[in-house]
Amino acid sequence: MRWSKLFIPTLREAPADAEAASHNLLLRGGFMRQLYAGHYSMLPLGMRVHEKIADIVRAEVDHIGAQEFQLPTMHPAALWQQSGRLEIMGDEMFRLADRKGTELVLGVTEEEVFATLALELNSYKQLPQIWYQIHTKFRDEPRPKSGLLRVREFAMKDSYSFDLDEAGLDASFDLHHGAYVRIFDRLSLPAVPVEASSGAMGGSGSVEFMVPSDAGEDDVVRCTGCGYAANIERATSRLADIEDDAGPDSPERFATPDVRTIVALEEMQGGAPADRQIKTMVMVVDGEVTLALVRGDHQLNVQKLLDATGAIEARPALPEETVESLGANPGSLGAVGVALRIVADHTLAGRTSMTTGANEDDWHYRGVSVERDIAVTEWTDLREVSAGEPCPNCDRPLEIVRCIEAGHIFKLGRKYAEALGAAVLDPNGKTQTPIMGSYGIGIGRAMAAIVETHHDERGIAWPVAVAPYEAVITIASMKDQAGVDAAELMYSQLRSAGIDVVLDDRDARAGVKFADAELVGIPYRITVGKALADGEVEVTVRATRETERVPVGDVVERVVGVITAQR
RNA sequence: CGGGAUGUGGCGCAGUUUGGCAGCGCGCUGCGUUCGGGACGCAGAGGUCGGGGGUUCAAAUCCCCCCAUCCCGACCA
Repeated sequence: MRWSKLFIPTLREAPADAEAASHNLLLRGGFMRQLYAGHYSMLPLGMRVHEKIADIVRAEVDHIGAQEFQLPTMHPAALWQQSGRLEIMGDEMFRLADRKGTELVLGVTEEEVFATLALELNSYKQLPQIWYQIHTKFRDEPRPKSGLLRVREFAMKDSYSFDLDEAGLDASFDLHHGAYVRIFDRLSLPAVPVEASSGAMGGSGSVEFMVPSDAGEDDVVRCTGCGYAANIERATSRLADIEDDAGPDSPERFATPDVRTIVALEEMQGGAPADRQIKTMVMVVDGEVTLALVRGDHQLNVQKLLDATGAIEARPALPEETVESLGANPGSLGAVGVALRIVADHTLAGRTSMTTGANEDDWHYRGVSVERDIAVTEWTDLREVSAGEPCPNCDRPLEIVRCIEAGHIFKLGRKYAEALGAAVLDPNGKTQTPIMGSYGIGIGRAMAAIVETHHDERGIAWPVAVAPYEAVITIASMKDQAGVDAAELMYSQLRSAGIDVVLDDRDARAGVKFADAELVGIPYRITVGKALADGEVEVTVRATRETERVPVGDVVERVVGVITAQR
């Protein structure tokens, strides 16, 4: 293509709203434009990158035997009713009605629709199946942000596996794990597979592929020594045991005037260090007032509470709900003698001589033996790991890294197949519900993640595999007829060799063309200009900005060589 | 949903405090000069000042209501 004919509306100044590097540069480089919050138009340049990413994803899932479909994005609400997810997804789903009044939803994912198609599977001999599509998904995000990183309408590759049993699911899952590693490698994304929560989707064996980046929204706990890595919603650490004295035979009530915080209780005469306190969080879990207990120096992770209880929603109780259920205000709360549902963190198990609120303002208990004095309903992992704590595997310090979630694979189980009535006969002639896995990669998010990890102050530096054009031939001056002729010849030779090449034939100053090529991020630039007097052109590598003079006669072969090696 | 900020030409902004011709830079069009790192001169085009209501002789500016966008938090397969 000739740059003079392309629609590449680059901006010299960044739109004021773009904070994340990928947001800023994709706008400035003329890859996309916002239509409104969370909805972006892909311009020709953006479309090319998007398609290249999708093609890589497609090739790798095809390689593991997946079959491509294209499903509707608009679904009857009744289908989501049937799986029970209409309520679970709640406000996250866009809903509409047709002229007849039939309720419709815009697809958030496609488990239901694929499971419906799976009704036509009837024998174990047809399994396993891996089905996928690359298509638009809709989510009514409360807060779209950071350009393509968090949007309300986006293309995603979602695949689903159907197997007869767990062993089959493990195999399908492992196939995807391998495919994802290859995909992110080809995309030049340094994605780390981490243990994750499977969230509202249900299921187990959840692995997220995380790309370290400040623009991300997830925290990953990673060991500096061994390979341990987990989402903070899931991560654990090994903590030193604490020696308790036995304490009194029963809790001792004592006055704590104006003490409302862990710190205040630590500092108070007769108080207790934070790790000898029980922090009592009053939460409303799916409508039920529930106490979540963690050690005084620990933080509650709400997702862990959700995972432990299997609940859909958990929120801190309102002040009036707290007073109503416990009779005191935050700062004096405790679980001693309380009959509510009580979920406690493992670190409290067996602890004695602890201090906690007495459910009366300005009073606390000391000498609390957790298992003797508190009717814990469930013991589980609730606390959030902090940086520097010892790795659960090797004891070396953990670090917390901000990441973009680029992919997520997990074992779904039989929930959807069962809800929709999918079944096959096994070798014994018995009816079995197939077991599903679910695997997603957001295409636009991957595109943004690549920019986040491949840019500098001048613009984007695309990896060859996803670059909108692999090479640009920059004609320094359109008045230089010899230069124009040489560039035209190279252009047609590179095109014949199958290179995605763009000829910058605009009647603009060289500086403008250089700046645009660097902003847009084309990996190789061939400059035809003053070196032509010596029978040479310059080849500049965008990522390193290294320039080399190459004889005109050699440049095509040279460039074809380096580019094909990197595809 | 809570907190903060912002809405003025395609983009970036000033003007709002103290009401009085709607401006600047970039970009865009034409002509000329220039031509390897976002040139220069001259001449132009382009704006319901987010929307509605109110106050006033007069509103981008003051008052009321609404909307939108961005940031932080909550939330988020």
